[in-house]
This record gives sequence, structure tokens and C-alpha cells, in this order.
Amino acid sequence: MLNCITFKFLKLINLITGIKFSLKDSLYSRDPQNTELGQRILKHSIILIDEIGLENFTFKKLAIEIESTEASMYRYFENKHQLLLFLTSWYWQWVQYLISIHTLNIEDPERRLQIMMKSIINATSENALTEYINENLLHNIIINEGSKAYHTHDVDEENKHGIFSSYKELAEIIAQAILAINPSFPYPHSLASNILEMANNQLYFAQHLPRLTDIKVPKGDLSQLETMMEFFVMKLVKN
Amino acid sequence: MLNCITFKFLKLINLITGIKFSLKDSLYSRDPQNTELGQRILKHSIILIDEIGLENFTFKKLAIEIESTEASMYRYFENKHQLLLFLTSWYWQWVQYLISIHTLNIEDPERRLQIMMKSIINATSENALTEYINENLLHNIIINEGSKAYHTHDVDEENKHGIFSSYKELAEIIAQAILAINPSFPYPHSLASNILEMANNQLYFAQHLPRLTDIKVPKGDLSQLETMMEFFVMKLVKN
DNA sequence: TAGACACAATAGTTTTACTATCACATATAA
DNA sequence: TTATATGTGATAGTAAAACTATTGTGTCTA
Repeated sequence: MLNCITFKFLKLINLITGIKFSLKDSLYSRDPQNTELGQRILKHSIILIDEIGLENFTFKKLAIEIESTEASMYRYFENKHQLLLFLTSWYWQWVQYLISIHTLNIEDPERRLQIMMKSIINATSENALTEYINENLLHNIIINEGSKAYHTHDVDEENKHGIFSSYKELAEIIAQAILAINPSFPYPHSLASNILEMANNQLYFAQHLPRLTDIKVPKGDLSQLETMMEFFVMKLVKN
Repeated sequence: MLNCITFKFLKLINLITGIKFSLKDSLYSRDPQNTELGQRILKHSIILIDEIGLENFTFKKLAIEIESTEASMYRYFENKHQLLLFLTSWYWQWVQYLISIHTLNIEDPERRLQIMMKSIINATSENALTEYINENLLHNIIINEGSKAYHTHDVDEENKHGIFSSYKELAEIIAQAILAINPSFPYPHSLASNILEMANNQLYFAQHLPRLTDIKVPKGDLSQLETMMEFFVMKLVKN
């Protein structure tokens, strides 16, 4: 993998300092990253949501899973929607982190955008960043449930509190990368958000509604998705 | 508007015969289109979901609204997810119907695809097709809640029962229109589904998360969205 | 060692989701 | 005409999910 040395170096720093993303305090009642129970909530909620789906997931089931109580879950998150917001926010910060590492020494704008897309599509961690978050399972959750985070009746209210800032920041980074290739491209933000949405959607379609896509992901091999996304984006951006 | 005469003619036929889309019987327990209560359920569920959002919507609240009982709602739909599936399915059949009318006499492949996109983006009815479905409110619901229809733990099971066939059929029509312009375009289905998703998403972003898009919809004017979609799709499809 | 504090556990209530049963009107067959 | 079937809506529940008020306990400090 590219930047392998850089990555391992940063990984080392993380291990020593203990990586912890700083998330808006409206994303939780008590920061789950700070306590042992909080970390177990994060760890097992990811496993459980991935397993049974967000609709079937309840704080009661989670509490049983980690041998604690329902009320204790409510100490950390007001409800399961806030938990989903926390997880998505954490996820997009992590993807931003992945991108920043993988593009560190890359100068060529086209190559930079390519790497960004690869990072978004794969979003895997060879070696996990934290003990309590399985990034690969979390990626599944984002694919399956991610859009529910902002498709809610309270979007505007939640948006005011900066709940979606990590997603918007990532979109801005991609938009800037698009403009670096073609400064006169008229829709950098729309293309950026569409890259993020399309990557996850097309993968979901390939897995569940294959007639809505032309790609296949044999045994989880995402190369066709990568090729297609590059085809779409480069054809649009390049003059 | 184009095809105005044709539309009015078909509208007349509908008024006489009473238009009723035929929906898969796994989309309901009892077909709501056949009874007076069923039609009131459709009418007021659309109004209520648009007003308070799908999460806050319950059969109890709906029953109070139409002065009936909760149990009667369950006669028509097993749960609110099935109701959402019915509404989305009805919606995509209706859009397909709109497209078929608006493209009736159009030969030019490029013009046909343009009209399809305009139909998807606007999805309005000058004169409503049925008394009991407000298509404009339903369009809002699809924008806000539509993706929840297939982002469920039981997608595969529901897909087996043909629940998503109206959406997939519409995507197929668009895919064929793409191929009519450029027979060697490598990703017609992915582009088709992306058109459907992107049109609704970008509108949602313009309304709620403006930093994720470059378009504006002043006073509901969708012309910027139309221009952008055409720019994206034509740049991709044309050689 | 007392008192304060942080945190989790206990034991509730309210709301949502769903179901079993009953009542009634209409249609049909003997 | 009358008995019976059928389609439809109303009543009255239960079970689970969502949320909260209060109590208990261990740790940290003065």
C-alpha cells in the first residue's frame, strides 16, 4: 500500500497517544470514548447494528449483549438516532484521516482525487485504529444505514448544531480536489457529495439490487467499483 | 407544456375508467385503492408523513386523523414500512406513467432522455390523477424518506417478492434511453439509478444541507437542478 | 474517615406496535 | 323468507420499545 511507512509511523503515534476523534458534544450525552462502558457501547453497538439492522436494534438488546442495563445506555446517548449520528460522524472523520494520510506526499491533482475515491470506496483498516471500533463493520453500517442519519424530520435543527460538519468537511476537501484538477468545473460540491453517495449506493445495489447497477463485487473485490467511479468522475471533471 | 393534448386525452380516459395502478399484492394486506377507507388511509398518510416525518408517524395518529381506529389501519398494511413500500411503489409507477406520456411523440434519443430527467425532477401534476393521492406531497415524501424503503435488513427477502420492481423497471427504461444515445456507454444501469438518486438527493441538499451542493432552488424553482443534471448526464453519455 | 462526586443499577411509566375478538351490514343460497 | 357466509370496521386488549426518576455503590479527596 502507498504511504505504508508514513501510515505505520502515524499508527505508532496513535498507539502511544491513544487516538480519539473530537466529536461535537451534541452527538452524545456523555462522551463514550472516555469510559470503559462507553467504549463497550461503541464496540457492541457496531457489531449488533451490523448484525440485526438499525430498525431491530434497541438499547435493551445492546444492554443485554454487554451485560449492562438499558438506563446506562441512555447515559451516553439520548436515543439510537443520536448513536447513529455519533457513529457516522466518527466514520467520516476517520475517512478524512485516511485520505489525509494516503495523499500526504502526492502532488498530482488527478492522482490525489483518485486516491480519495479509493479511500472512500475501500475504507478499510489493515490495522485497526482503536480497540473499540471495528472500522470494517462500521463501513457496512454506513452503507446500509448511513443515509438515515440526515434523512430525518429534524435535519435543519441538527444541522444548526453542527451535527453533520464532519461529512460536510470531507465533501469540501473533495470539492477542492476537483477544483485543483479543473478550476472552472461548475459543480464541485454537487459532484463531491455525489461521489460519497454514489460509492456507497452502487456497492449496496451490487449486493442487494443488482439490476440497478452494472458492476459486480465478486468476493468483496471492489475493483470494478473503483474503475467505474474513476470513469464517471474523470470524464466529468476533465475538459 | 408538451404533449398537453395527449395528456388531457389520457387524463380523460383515467377519469372515466378511474386510474388505479396495479401493485404487487405483497405491498398490502388489503388493496387500499378498492375501498373508501383504504383511499382515505392513502390520502391522509401522505399528508401526515409529509407533515411530521416517517419516524414520528404512527398508525394511531393516522387513525385519529381520519376518525377511524388503529386496528383498521392494520387491515390494509402490516406495518408502516409496508405502507412506505406501497407509496414509493405507487410513486415510481406514476413517474413511469408521466415519462411515457411526455415522451410519446419524441423521436430524438437525446431529447427523450432530457424529458425523462425533467419528469423525474419536477414530478408534478398540473391536474391530479387520483382524488386520494396528492402527487406533490408524495414527491416530498420520496425525497425525504424514499431511500428508507430499500435500506432495510430484509431487502433481499422483499426484493424476492418483487417489491422494488417498479423502481427497477423505471431504471431500466432510463438505461435503455442512455443506450439509445450511446450504445457503447459502459454503465447504463449505474447511471440510471444514479440519476434517480442524485436528482432527489441534490434537491434535499439544496433545501437542508446547502454546503453539499452548488445549486439553489429559489421559491421551488428547479431549473438549476435541471441544468446541472443535464450537464452531468450529457457530458457522461455523449462521446 | 467523612463527605462529595461520578457513575451505574433498579424499578418504574408512557408510547408504539401489534392482535384477538366482537359487531354489523350486505350478499347469497336453501 | 331465513340461514349462512363474507367483507368490513370497532373494541379491548398484550408485548415490546422508548424513556425517566430514584436509589445504590465505589472512588477520590480533605
